[in-house]
Amino acid sequence: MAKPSQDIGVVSNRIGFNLRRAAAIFSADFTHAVEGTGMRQMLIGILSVVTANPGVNQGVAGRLLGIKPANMVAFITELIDTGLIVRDVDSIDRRAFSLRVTPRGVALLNDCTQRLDTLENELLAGFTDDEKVSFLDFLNRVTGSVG
Amino acid sequence: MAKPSQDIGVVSNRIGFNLRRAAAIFSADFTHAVEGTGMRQMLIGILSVVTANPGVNQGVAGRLLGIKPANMVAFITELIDTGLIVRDVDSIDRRAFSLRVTPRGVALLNDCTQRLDTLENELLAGFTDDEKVSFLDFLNRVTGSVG
DNA sequence: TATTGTTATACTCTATAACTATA
DNA sequence: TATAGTTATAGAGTATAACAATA
Repeated sequence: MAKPSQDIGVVSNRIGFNLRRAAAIFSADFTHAVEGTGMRQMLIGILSVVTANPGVNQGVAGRLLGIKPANMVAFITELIDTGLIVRDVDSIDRRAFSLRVTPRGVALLNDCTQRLDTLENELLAGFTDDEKVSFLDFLNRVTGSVG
Repeated sequence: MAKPSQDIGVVSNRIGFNLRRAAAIFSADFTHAVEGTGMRQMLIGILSVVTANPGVNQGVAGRLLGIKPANMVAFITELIDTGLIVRDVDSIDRRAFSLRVTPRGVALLNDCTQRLDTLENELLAGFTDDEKVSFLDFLNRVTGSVG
């Protein structure tokens, strides 16, 4: 029996399309990896940026992650409601919010980071360390010009 | 004045997270690039795979693109309703559908392909040809094991 | 019994416009 | 008047379970 066609046509050599596919695969595996933690991809991103920048402004945090202000609201509300971050009114600009991670937030981020380490090692098992560095560099050259 | 922190923390060197970011950037630019055509990313993917494999089975087409059967239905319906593909009952397995692209579908795919060429050239302006080949190879090594 | 495709539905993330309260 | 955050809402893609028709 002939090998079934694996050709997906013109999109097969397009970086944009394959980027989406690869991200979708990571995304599905991410969901399973953090099952039971209540975390989602953008929540982890926010925990990460707030941990790295204590007291960071809400809008700045969103900008660093490519999240629009309108979409930050529900994420931040959820992180506060679950006790993972705290939000304070900025002392010199009362329109702005200053975000800080709680000890529980730090612990959860660490837990998820370990799980995601495992996931990346599995999904990138065929990559050498140098290739992983190049891959990350390529991705950052796409995102770096924006964030 | 000090350079504002650009550090997004532990996720900054994770390929999964940066994959999502890069895909999101491509996705937003994609939307603008094909504005007015009625196309969306997965519709283009389906047009592409059906063009490359005339008469392909609906489920196979979905599998090649990572689209679940349940999610194929609306996509296929839309492509038929807009006259871009046709669907025939498979002559030897009457449960299955055989898909074929119409001339209008071919023309639209070509139009979009050109627009997306331009987009990729812009987004990957800083990449050498060799780097683009490597980038695509990396992505295919993530997706290849699945699709 | 297993498979192809379908329906229904919920979830995650993204986008836009109109709004408030401060600056 | 501009900015920080908000509300409301729509769109795109993905996930699961239960189902009908056919194999």
